Amino acid sequence: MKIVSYNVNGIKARLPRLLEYLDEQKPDIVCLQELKSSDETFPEADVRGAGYGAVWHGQKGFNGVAVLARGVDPVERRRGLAGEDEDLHSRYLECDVGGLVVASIYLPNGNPRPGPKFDYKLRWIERLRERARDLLAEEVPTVLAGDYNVIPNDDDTFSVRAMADDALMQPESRGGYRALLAQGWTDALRTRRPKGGVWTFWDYQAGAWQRDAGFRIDHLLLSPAVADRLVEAGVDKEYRGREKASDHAPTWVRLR
DNA sequence: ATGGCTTAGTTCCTAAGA
Repeated sequence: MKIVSYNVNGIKARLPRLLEYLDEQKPDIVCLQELKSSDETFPEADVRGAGYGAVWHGQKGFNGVAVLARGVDPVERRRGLAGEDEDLHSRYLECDVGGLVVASIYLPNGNPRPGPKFDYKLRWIERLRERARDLLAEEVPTVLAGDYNVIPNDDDTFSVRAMADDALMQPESRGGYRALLAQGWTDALRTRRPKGGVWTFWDYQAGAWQRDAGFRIDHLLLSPAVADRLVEAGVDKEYRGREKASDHAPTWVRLR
């Protein structure tokens, strides 16, 4: 089965691209981020017409996450993370799909840094770690898929120098991500491509796509039982080059 | 160089993204 993480950067603007992707790749489960859509304006009929059940956690204007499953309705387990009652951002949605727990994650960007947005990012990673620890304790097969807004290693970016001051690769951001992995999660794409050099995002600006100036920030983290089922991981890069593309490419794992 | 694009909402500008 193929499980995908795809930051669509606006589901309304990206709907033709998304439906095309579902039709061409027929992924079994898709975690979407950056819907930029309220719950009421989520294109439910179009997604269902493509053969997918969906649960979504929208927000007007920005953020927003969803879980899609081919031929079945995901069952919601949780929306939002505990630990900060005043946090109303729609960034976490956890579902059960046929006995597999799948979470769609949109971790805060954290720029500019230093500042409150960066502090919020670091707190959010901690809150995610607490939830991830509970999921491992449950010993239910789990995939944490999303836009983590963390460049884990120096070889996960086209230029360390260009990104040096960015929130995406600060030691604190990386430390939070590594502490998450250290709980026992497997970064699927890193496992399959340990030398790095694989990008999931290319900026719209400054000809980043044409120069292949990208970096890797979309990750699928697998619990131990799921990691044992990993067949392959990759990026459907060609979709980044299409008309009206998102700045992220679909990133995926294939499981036995 | 706090720019360069793109999306969405409060639209013919501003905020946010990464």
